[in-house]
Amino acid sequence: MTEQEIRDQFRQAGYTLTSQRRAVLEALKDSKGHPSAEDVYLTVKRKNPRVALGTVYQALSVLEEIGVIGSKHWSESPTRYDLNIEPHLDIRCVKCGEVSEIPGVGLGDLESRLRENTAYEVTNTMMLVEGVCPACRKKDKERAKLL
Amino acid sequence: MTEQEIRDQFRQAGYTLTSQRRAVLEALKDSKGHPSAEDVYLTVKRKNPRVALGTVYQALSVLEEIGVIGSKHWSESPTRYDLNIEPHLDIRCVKCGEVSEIPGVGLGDLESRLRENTAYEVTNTMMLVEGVCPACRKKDKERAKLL
DNA sequence: TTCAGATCAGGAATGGTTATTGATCGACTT
DNA sequence: AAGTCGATCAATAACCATTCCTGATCTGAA
Repeated sequence: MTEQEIRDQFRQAGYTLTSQRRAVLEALKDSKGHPSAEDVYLTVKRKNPRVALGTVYQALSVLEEIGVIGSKHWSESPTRYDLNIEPHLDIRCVKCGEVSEIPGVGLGDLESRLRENTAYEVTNTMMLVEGVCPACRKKDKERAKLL
Repeated sequence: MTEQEIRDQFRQAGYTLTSQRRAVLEALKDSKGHPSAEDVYLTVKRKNPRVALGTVYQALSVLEEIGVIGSKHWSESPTRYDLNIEPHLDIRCVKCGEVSEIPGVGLGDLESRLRENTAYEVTNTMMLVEGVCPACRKKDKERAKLL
């Protein structure tokens, strides 16, 4: 999404693109992962130590509301934010909490099929996957050897 | 799942099927929906007022651990529990919070495809869908008329 | 029955998130 | 440039689902 598109999104929704909101967006771009609000807060704070955690939460919720960012919430861990707003698969390691995308696998026609099979007006779909990341699998194997 | 199967699940995992855990299971059966821990607590309490909310949480987590029940966690609402442990689609109304299943739509080969495309060892997959339920859509329409 | 370990009730504590409040900012007018 | 009004902000308190902790109680094996 270009700078101009983002600016338009803000204007359309009646919000302004303030320096704090821009800083939160920049932090998301820099981390390139799936940071939590806390992670974003720490990144933003490096450049502007006066920012409060609450401000980051507020900025994130505005950014999500106007459709510039997306979020996913696995239980037992804070909500993760993401610049990728397309439906896609994210997997979270149940050992270390790391979140990463699973490339090359789409939801196919799943969304259209479910729209056909429910009387609800579907507004959002999320696929949450949990597993053990390669690094943690390796650790587990090494620990198993010692026993 | 039969009484005997459930009993076996407990024994295999080294847990005992106590009266409280049985009561929690019964409450889940009775509600037939997707109750929260609080809902289960209130149901259980009707028959046994001495049960504490913490006990219900503990029982639910044991039941989930041994694979007798499943759970799903939408952000902005408490975790919902479910006797249906097969992978399936649940939709939550963003207005009233009601959760219901979407029958007739399966995940297809999605799970096998994602296993092929990640180095993680996949342990759990969840599909979370949000929307507006028919009742709330109707309410919205009626309110729109008045304006 | 007795004992050891599992489980329980009750309540305090935790942690992510939201609400509140007074201060500050920023665009627009004069 | 100064004034004005609403939006936004920082800081902190509050919230709420969930977990943790403690001493009491129950359960099942011997």
